[in-house]
Amino acid sequence: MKYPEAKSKFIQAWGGLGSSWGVNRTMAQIHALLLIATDALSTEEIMEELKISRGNANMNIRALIDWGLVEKELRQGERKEYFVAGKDVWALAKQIAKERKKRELEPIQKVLNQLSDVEGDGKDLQEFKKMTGEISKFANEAETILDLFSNSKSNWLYKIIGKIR
Amino acid sequence: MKYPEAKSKFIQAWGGLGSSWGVNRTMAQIHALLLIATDALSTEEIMEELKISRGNANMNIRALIDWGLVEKELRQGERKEYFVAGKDVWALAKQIAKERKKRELEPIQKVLNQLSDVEGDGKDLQEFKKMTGEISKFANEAETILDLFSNSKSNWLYKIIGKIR
DNA sequence: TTTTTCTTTCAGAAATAATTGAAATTACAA
DNA sequence: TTGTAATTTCAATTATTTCTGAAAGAAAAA
Repeated sequence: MKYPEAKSKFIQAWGGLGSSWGVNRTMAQIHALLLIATDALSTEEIMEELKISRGNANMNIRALIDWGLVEKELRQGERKEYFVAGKDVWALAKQIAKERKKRELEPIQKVLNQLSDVEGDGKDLQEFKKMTGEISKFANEAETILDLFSNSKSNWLYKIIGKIR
Repeated sequence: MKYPEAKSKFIQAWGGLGSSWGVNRTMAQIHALLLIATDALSTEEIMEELKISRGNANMNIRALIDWGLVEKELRQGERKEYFVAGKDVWALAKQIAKERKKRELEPIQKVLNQLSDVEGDGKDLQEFKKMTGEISKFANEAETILDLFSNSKSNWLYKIIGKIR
């Protein structure tokens, strides 16, 4: 396989992964492009490579910055902004874990906490309390693990594998 | 808060979580409903509770069965099918991890493997190989962890927490 | 058989989400 | 300041996903 084909496949695959993760396709594709770029890219270059509009490029670059996956790079004497993605895969995974925790785990925990003071009794309510209680417990455990992961060094995985199995 | 309100909140929240996980809202809502149900529910009952059409209910119940999250329950002398969700939260998490691994991690690993035999040289290609190689390595590590998790007992989490920190 | 009851399918409709492109805004340089 | 090169915003459009409802299919009962 030649480079341009490989590049395109990688970008497409990363985009696909994005959509099954609730991240929009273009956002993931821009990220993919920046991951394999040797230098920072401008909005223009991103638009050109992915054949997308300025508005779309801008929105999704901002979203990537919001997620902490991409950074602006300003150049001496240049007005234009350039963008780079962090190249450390481990750090990337941690960052994603951190953001998803904030965006997904925390909201459900909040709801579960509200639900804990439901009043009354009856079979249905018993089951409801039991189930939401268990989910809540699980969510707290998951939170602990995610925090551990987010604050870990990149050899965490090896340590665990070694110790657990 | 009274039970009907709490129930509704729980179903809505679970539905919302679903969509940020790439699972459609209705599918997650049906799952939520079954999680807190004291008995198996029929398609009719699910339609009624969630105010959805027969087609929608049927499709999403099938999808839940496909994911291994819900099972059919047949009753002696009854033609109708009833549905139940597994109530073990830990088992649920493991099942989801297993399915997502199959649906998401494995496809990207496949692509990464194809990409590994890209030919040629040059700076761009060097960077490309380096990056895809690292992602590939990470994906393999993630796979190991997920397998460990999927085959684990429910006290896995505690063990890890105890050992690592 | 035929009828009845339930399940499945699927084309079209509706709802959501993403994208465009042009105008508005910003901010630097002259 | 003013002009210019860039970024940001957003209403309108386009694409995608989900949902509906009716029809077809299946399987037990009459």
